Amino acid sequence: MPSRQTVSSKRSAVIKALAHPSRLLIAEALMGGEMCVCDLKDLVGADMSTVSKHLSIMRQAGVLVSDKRGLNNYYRLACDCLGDFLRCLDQLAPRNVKTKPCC
Amino acid sequence: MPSRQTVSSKRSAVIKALAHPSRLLIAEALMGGEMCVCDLKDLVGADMSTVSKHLSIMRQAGVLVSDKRGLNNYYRLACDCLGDFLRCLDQLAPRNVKTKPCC
DNA sequence: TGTCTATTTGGCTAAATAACCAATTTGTTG
DNA sequence: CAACAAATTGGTTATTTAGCCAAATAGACA
Repeated sequence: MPSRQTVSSKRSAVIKALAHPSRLLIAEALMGGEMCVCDLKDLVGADMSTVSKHLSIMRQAGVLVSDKRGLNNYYRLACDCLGDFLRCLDQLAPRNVKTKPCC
Repeated sequence: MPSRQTVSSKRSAVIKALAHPSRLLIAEALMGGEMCVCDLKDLVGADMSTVSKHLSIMRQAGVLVSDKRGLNNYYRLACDCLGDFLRCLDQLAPRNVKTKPCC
């Protein structure tokens, strides 16, 4: 069984993979179904190589899976629990005052 | 109402606040109840100033709330949906092979 | 008030991350 | 096989982030 340390760093990698705005945008887009890299490039608006590296990070963390069909590489979410996750996030409003929890 | 852009960057900030191993460790520890900075310093094993900066990031992102009682500053989770969140993460096993979703 | 304790803030350096361009890989199709 | 398309990888530079030390705050209490 995995040690606490292993589990913790695994979790960190997954969160890190979602922490970049472009990567989060990609994850949100993929909630609607799989997309190929060139479509994601248009969505993000960055160089394809940049997008490819983002996708690589997300795939290595286990957030995405991909398969190649024809000329294109299609990516999709590895798990559909992401939706709940994002809804959870939205309950946390950013605040710099002390005290007063959100929920 | 907030724009898509605003919501997206807000989410990013929250995720970023949890993406660092020490900060995730802190969040996990606080699931068991509030703790003061000095206890968290022992937990993380870093300089108190470092821990304080981590806490500041998490508080600004809305993940934590704090209040001072006596000499100590106590921190706790702003929301208890974090538990579900972490359980969700654990479903995502890191893999570098292509295809084969986890769930 | 002066001192002690807990915490935060400022400043600096080292390390990690992101972005682009160029070059390479992999598979397609004429 | 040659030319092409989609995507990845390598290399470089700029930006961001993390960590420590030292200094500053804020409150408790003798």
